Amino acid sequence: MGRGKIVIRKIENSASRQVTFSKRRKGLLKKAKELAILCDAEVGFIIFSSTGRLYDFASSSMKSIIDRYSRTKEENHQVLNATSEVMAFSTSRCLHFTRLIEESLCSGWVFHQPLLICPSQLNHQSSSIISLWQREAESLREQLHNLQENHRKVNLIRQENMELRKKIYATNELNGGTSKDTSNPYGLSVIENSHVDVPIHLELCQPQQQTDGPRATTPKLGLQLR
Amino acid sequence: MGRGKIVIRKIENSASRQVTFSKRRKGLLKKAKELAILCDAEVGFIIFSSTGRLYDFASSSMKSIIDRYSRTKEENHQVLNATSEVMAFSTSRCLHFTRLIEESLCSGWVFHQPLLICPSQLNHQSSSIISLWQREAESLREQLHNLQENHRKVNLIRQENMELRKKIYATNELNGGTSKDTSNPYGLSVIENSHVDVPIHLELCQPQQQTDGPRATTPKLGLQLR
DNA sequence: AACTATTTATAAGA
DNA sequence: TTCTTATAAATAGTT
Repeated sequence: MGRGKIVIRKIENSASRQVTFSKRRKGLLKKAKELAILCDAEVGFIIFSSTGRLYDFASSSMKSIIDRYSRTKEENHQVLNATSEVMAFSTSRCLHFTRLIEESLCSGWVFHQPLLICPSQLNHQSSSIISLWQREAESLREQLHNLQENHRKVNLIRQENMELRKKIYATNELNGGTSKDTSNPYGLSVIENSHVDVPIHLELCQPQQQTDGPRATTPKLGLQLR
Repeated sequence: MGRGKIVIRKIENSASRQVTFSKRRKGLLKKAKELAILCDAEVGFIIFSSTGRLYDFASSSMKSIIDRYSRTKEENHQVLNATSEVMAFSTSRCLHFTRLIEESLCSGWVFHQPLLICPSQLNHQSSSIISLWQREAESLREQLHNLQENHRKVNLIRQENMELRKKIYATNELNGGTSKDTSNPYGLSVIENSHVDVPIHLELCQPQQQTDGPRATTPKLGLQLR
C-alpha cells in the first residue's frame, strides 16, 4: 500500500528503515487499539526497535496481560509481580505458598514441621532467598544442639550448687551454729529462683523429643525443599 | 477500508464481532511479522479474544521479549522465572540480589550487618518469604536477649558454686579434717571444667557489644528492608 | 468462505 | 521529521 509494492525483507538503508519503522509502528498501534475496542479483546504488544528502543501498547495493563498470558500458557514458571491489578491473578498460588510457610512457622523461632515446597512453584529469586534461609537454619540447628547440651550442664551445676548448700547447712547444724547464712545462704536465693528459660522454649516446640539423645533433640528448622 | 466506513466502538453483534476479530487479528499478525522483518525489530503481541482465547505472536520468543520488556521498563516489579532461556537475561539482577544477601550473611547464624534490600528489586513471592524470614529473625532477637540474660545468671550461679566450695573447704580446714572431698570436692570438677559455650558464640558474632546494656547487646538478625 | 467496493495504510518523493 | 499523494493492502458489508 504505497507508491510501489515492496518485498518483505530487512530494509538495509538505516534511514528509510527508521522511517518505515515509525510509520508502521504507528499503524500497528492504531490497528491494535481498534481490535481491542471493536472486538472487546485484551491486546498487548511490545516492540523493540533495531536501536533497542521500547514501544508498547496494552488495552488494559501490560502487567495483567503478561500475567494472564503466563497463566494461560500454564508453563511451570510463574510471572509474579507486586502490582495490585495483577494480584488478583497471582494471589491464589502466592497465598497458597504463603499459607504453607505460615502454617509451618512456629509462633516462636522453631518450625514444628519441616516445610515442603515444590521448587517449581518458586521463581529464581525466591529460591535464592530460601536457600539462604536454609543455610541460616542449618547453622541454627548446630547452635540449638549446643544450647541443649549446655542446658544439661547448667542443671548439673545448679544441682551441685544445691548439694553444696545442703552440705554447708549440714556442717553448720553439726557445729550447732545458727549463722546468718542459714536463712538466706550466701545471699544467692534470688539467683536460685531465677529462671533459665532458654530450654523452656525448646521444650515447648519439641516436647516429645526432650528425652531422646542429645542429637535427636535438635528441632527441625527452616524450610525443606523436595 | 471496506464497503463502508465504520466507527470504532464495540461491535455488539456477536457473530460479526467474531468475524471482524478473525479478520483483523490475521491482519495484525501479518503487519507485526512485516514490521519485525522489514525493520529488524523484536515484536511480540498477545491477544485475548472476548471469549478468552489466546492468540500470540513473537518474532523471537515471548519469554525473552517479556523479560526484556520487564528489564527495560525497570518498574518496581521483576518478571523472573526459572526457564533456562530466560535465565540469561534475569541472571544479572538476580545474582546482584543473591550476592547482596550472601555478603551480609555471617558464617554463623547472625548477620554481622543488617541487609539492605530495596523492595523494588523483589517480586511478590520473594517479599512474602523475606517477611516470614524477618518474623523468624524478630523472634530470634527475643530469644537471644534471653540467652544473654541467662548467660549472666549462669555465671552468677557458677560464681556462687565456687564460693560455696571455698566455704566448705574453709570449714573442713577449720575442723582440721582431711575429707576425701578436698581433693575433688563432691566429684563435680568435671562439670566445673566443662564449657558453657552458648555465650561464646554470641560473643564471636558481636564482640564489641558484649559490655553494653542487656537490650543493646541483642545482635542484628535477618534482613532489613528500606 | 469468497467477493469486491471502499477505506485505510504507507512507499516514495518533496 | 512531516506532508503529500499515488498506490498497495486491508477489510466491511454482501453473497
